[in-house]
Parts: sequence; structure tokens; C-alpha cells
Amino acid sequence: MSTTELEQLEQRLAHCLLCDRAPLQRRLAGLRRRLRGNRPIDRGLTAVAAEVAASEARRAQRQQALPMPEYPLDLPVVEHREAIAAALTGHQVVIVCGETGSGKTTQLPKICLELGRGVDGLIGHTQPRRIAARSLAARIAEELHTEVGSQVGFKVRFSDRVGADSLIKVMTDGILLAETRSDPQLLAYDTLIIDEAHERSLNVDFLLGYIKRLLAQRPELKVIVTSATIDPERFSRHFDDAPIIEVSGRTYPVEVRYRPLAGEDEDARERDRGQAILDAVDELERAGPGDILVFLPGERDIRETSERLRKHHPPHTEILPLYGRLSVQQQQQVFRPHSGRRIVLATNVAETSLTVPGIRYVVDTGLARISRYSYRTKVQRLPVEPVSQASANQRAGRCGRVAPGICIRLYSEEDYDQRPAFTDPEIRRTSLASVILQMLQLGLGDIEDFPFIDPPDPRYVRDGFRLLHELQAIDDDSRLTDTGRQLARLPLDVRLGRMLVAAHAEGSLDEVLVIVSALTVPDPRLRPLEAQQAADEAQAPFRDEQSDFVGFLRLWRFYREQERHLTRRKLQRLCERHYLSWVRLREWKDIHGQLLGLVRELDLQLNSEPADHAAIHRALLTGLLGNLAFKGEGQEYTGARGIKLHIFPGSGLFRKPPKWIMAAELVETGRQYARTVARVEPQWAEHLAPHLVKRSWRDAHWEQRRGRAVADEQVSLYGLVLVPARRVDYSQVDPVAARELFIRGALVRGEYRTVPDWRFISTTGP
DNA sequence: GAGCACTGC
Repeated sequence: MSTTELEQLEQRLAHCLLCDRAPLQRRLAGLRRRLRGNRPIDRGLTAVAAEVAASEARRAQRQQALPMPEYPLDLPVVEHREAIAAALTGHQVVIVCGETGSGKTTQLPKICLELGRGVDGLIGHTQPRRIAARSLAARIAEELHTEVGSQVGFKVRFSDRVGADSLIKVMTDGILLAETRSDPQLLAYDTLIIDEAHERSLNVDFLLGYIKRLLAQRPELKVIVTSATIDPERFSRHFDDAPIIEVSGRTYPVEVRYRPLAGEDEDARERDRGQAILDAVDELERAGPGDILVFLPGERDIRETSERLRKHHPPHTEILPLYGRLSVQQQQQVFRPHSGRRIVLATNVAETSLTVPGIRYVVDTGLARISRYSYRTKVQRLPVEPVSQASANQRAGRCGRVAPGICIRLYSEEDYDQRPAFTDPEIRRTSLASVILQMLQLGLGDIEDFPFIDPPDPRYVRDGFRLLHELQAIDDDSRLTDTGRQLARLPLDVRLGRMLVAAHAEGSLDEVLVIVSALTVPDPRLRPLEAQQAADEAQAPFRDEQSDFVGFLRLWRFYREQERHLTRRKLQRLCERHYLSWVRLREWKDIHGQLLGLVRELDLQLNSEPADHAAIHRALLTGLLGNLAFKGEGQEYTGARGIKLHIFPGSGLFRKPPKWIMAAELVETGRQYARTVARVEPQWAEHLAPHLVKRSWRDAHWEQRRGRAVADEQVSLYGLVLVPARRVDYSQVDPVAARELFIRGALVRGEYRTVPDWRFISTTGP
């Protein structure tokens, strides 16, 4: 009789929420075993039956609450509604591609609802950026006539507004990736929409590989991958020829004009570029009214161009710079209404994260600074490179959103044709240590076998393992250590995570937590072009001549102290006076709060007594062993593997450079710079890196006076000599050779006076 | 003597 009841309950699992099915199934299997062993199961059966009923009820409630979405008729995606619905019914994965303005982002989750998705589990919808996730949730909620937090929720770092009744959950792709740790089969979801996959961030690439493996285990899971119109076939192939549905964008034609620079060589073209921008702007002004967006590679180019344009143009033309390091208020200027013509000079921010409204014309230099990690020198480089065709097209598309546009490219059509079709995905240009660590933690097997869309370069993989070994996150056999498992739980760069673990041991976690948080946010100290000196003076109290890290501590104490007794308005004004970004300071505090919670979970202890310079910096150095450097003649430092470095001019140590430094970051821009640095003692590195230092000995001889064999020991780390020559007991190093010295030196020549330490002449060694 | 852009339990 109980057998039938068990069977009935098992059948009812199909009406439960996805996330409840597996655990309930396991409990039913346990009951079945008890039954076979003739043990009573009545109480267990009653409890499981209640939970099955509760889960069924929750699912039924979701089913009932399913809204009937309405669609705005003027969006292109709506015309394809039925095609998308049919593809999704027939296939596990569907690729939807279309430009911004097609409405795919807002309408896809509604189409999923209409198909009855979102009942068994959530419809998870990922975005690359936090702001996008928040505002998308707000828009979908509005279109479904509901509030954020009820049927539509979102989750980003620091805010989780997903409710028990939520059917749609918008989140950053990083959040979904993080959830694989606690929910490896992603059973909270019955549908996943991976949006903006063409951006090919590390998160998206990792997720698409993970999902590919998940599909077989989750046959009822549906996945939509969305992309701009570039290369949807690539995603389709990755998912075994998933159908592609193209949704046209609501955009206007853009006329592309090629105006290549005249110069013969790079220098001449460089000189010509400034003039070419002015010429292009003139040409566009003749074309008619409307705002102009100019894409430039960096801040300095924006400044130079801005000056030239100001001299060149009548006063009714407004010139606005736009780049990532500007304060939020300065960035908001582009959304301020205006009369007359506006020329926006922008970096790549305007290509992806920020949409400048009302642009009719684009001038594209065809250049961008691209971040590339050098696995050879371990330095992050920011070279100016020609952008890909996809990127150039994205830039051109920025002027066809309100009316037909014109895009002037300051390079030739042949140049364009020869460029790579796509920007290298992040996985091909970044340090892979974090990804490898996550893969080891999740037990995903060999990285070579993981179904990445683009497999990472084996040299980068080796370098990632090497860094994890440097940090003692893996042992000599590449197996995860306890430290590695702790690092995998910290939402931090592995080097920074390692500092926290070390700070626990050094008794400096209180201070290091503040420093590590500071290193994860953009520098809150602003330095506007027009007020560089004023900013430097206002921030002088936060400088420390020994350590930029201590500089962060000073700023932190100042801010936290002021925060206690100032109103928000006054605090913001104080920030302005000191050229500090209030937004970034708050982000720093938020991160600090989050990490504080995590270190407690990891049982890392905060020190109650203030830590000294050594305790703080030894902890930091544990994460930065590869970023140690030694000063030679002049201002030049030699770092690991012989690389040449200079202290970044913004550092507090710039004027009085010490012999030994460590750097939080090595970046190659104009030069190879060590950024955020501190004075260190080389002996610290010797003690912190027993697994890395190399020792060599010379001049081994019998020392008559002390009655023992000695030698000069040299200790080095990555080719940097930490200890040039230290007299050591040679029997500890090479007992056999030491014994020879003893025999030749002491016995044969009769120099043996004191009682020998018999270990010297033992043949088995120490 | 000075920096492209994002993001996480």
C-alpha cells in the first residue's frame, strides 16, 4: 500500500517546482529503501507528501499568476513573435539577433511568459552591466503593469530584488555564473536568456560553455542567446546548429565615407589625424544640422582634439568630452538638452555602455585602446589598436538611430577590408587564473576539454596555473589547496583574495580589508584636466611616502570619520572640495561591507590591535610576489624576469623611490608603470615564498675558526636577488660535499681544533 | 611626469 503512495508522490513531482524535484526525489528514494528493509516510513511519507503538496501549490500559483503580455505594435521583434515562439517550442536553444532598437531585450522575456515559461522555474535574463539589469527590470515590470520585486525582479551585486512570486529575474551574467556554485544545474530556472552575447565577455564565454554541458542534463531547459547581427552563426554552431532568428532593427541607413589620412608613415599620419578630424567635422557641418560623435582612442587624444576644435569653431558649437574616468555628473552632460550643435568626443564608452542620444554624424578614427595581458611579462598592456570591422560598424550605427546618418572613417576602405572581423574575445586577452580557479572548484575537468566557443590560448592557461601556484592556491600537482578553496569563494581577483587570507595570518585583516576593497573599485581620487594641481593639493593629506596602500587607509579613515557627523549633502560637498568621487567612495564602502561578511564566513579573523607597516605589507606582498621590483641606477626598477618598470607619477613614492617596492598593478601605457606601490623588505619575500625562491651557493670552504663548512648563499625570486650573499652552514645544504671539506680542510691539513658537529660528517645527511 | 571599458557568492 505504501508502495502505491510512493509511486503516486513520484508522479506528482512533475507538477512541482524544478528546484524541488531533485531533493524530493532523493527523499522518496530513501523512503523506498527503508520500505525494502521493512522499516516504518509513515512519518517520513507524511512529511514528504506535505512538501510535495506545498511545491505543487506554489507552482499552481505561478501558473495562475502568469500575465498575458501585450506587445507594443511598433517594435520589429513583435513581427517575429510567432517565429520565435515556434523555434523555442521545437528547439532547446535559439539564437536571436538584431540591433539595438529591435526590442528584443524587452520583448523576449514576455514571449517566454506567453509560452508558459517561468512557471516551473524562473526566466533568468542576463545583462553585461548592473545599470542595464536594473533598468531592464524596471521596463519589463512597467510593460507587465507590475512592480519591480513582484513578478519581475532583478539581482545585481549589492541588491537582490527578486520576490517569491517573481517569474522573471534580470541579473548580471556574473551573478548567474556565481549561482552555479550553489545550484550547479541552475534548477532555479526553466528558461535562460543570455543577452548581448556578442560582447563576448569572459563571463558570457564561461556561461555559454557551462550551459552547453548543462543542456543534456536539463532537457526541459530553454535557452535564448541574443547577439547583435555580427556572426550569429558562431553561437549557432556552438549549440549544435541552433536556429537563428533575425530581427531587423528600427534604424536608418548610414552613409559611410572613407577619408584616409595622407601620411606615408605612422608619425605623419599621427600628425595628420588632428587635422583630419577638423576636416571631417567641417564636412559634416556642411551636410546639415545635428550632433556629431567622434570616436578617439584615449583621454589624451580627447583633450588635444578638444583644444583644436575650440580654436577652430565658432562659439555656438558645444564640445563635450566623454570617457570612463569622468565623474558621473560630467558624463551626464551628454543627456542634457541643448540648442546649437554639439560635438561629443568619446572613447569606447560610447560604443557599448553609454548611448549618446540624438547623434546624426559619426567621425571614426578607427582606433581604440584595447586591454591585453601579456602572459610573458605578466603586464597588462593598453596598446592603441585598429578596431575590428564589427566595432567599426557598431560605431557607424550610432548615428542611424533618429534619422539617416553619415559616418566618416579616417581610414581607407582597403584598410577596413583588411581588419579582423571581430574584436578578440576577452578570454583570448586576459589572465585566466580566476577562471581556472572557478573551474577547479566546480570540478569541471580539464580546461582543454571544456566547450568554450573560442578555446583559450594554452600559454595563457599555463600562465594562469602558474599564478595559482605562486599564490599557493594549487599544489605542485595542480590540485586545489585549502587556500585555493577560500579564494574561490571570494568575489575578487585571485591576488587580492590571497592578500585577505594572508592578512588573517599576519594579524592585519582589518587594514588589508580596506585596502583590498579600494583596489577593486575605480580610484575615488579624481584629477580633472582643468584642476590637476588643485586636486593634488586637496588630496595631499591622503598621501603616504612609504606606501600608496596606506594612502588608501588614510582616505578611508578621513571619509568614514566625516561621514559620521555630516549630512549627505555636506558630505557630497566635502567630496567635491577634495576632488573625490562620492559614488566610488560609496562603492568602496559597499564592497568593504560585502567582503567583511565573506571573511567572517571563511573564519578569517579581524585583528583588534592596529597592525604595523610590516604586518600590513607582508600580507599584501603575499598576493604580489610577482610584482616585486628593485631600483637600479636612476628611476628605473627591475622587476620579475628582468622587466623594466617606473613608479607611476601619481604615486606618493614617486619623489623618493625606495630600493625595493611591490606594486598592485603593472600596466604598460606610455611606459611600463608600477601603479599603487609600497616600500618592502626583500627578506619578507624570502619568507613568504619558500615555494618560489631559488637558492644557490658559492665559495664553500672549511671555516677553521668555527669548525664547520660554510658557503655564501644567494636567494632570488624570479631572477631578483633578494639576498646577495649570506654565510650559511654548508652541511645543511650539501652534507656530502661538506664532509669532503671537513676531511680535506680539517683532518688532512690539521686545522681541526674544536669538537666537530658530527652531523657534518654523517653520510646520511641532516 | 599620467589611464580603454566592464564585472562577482
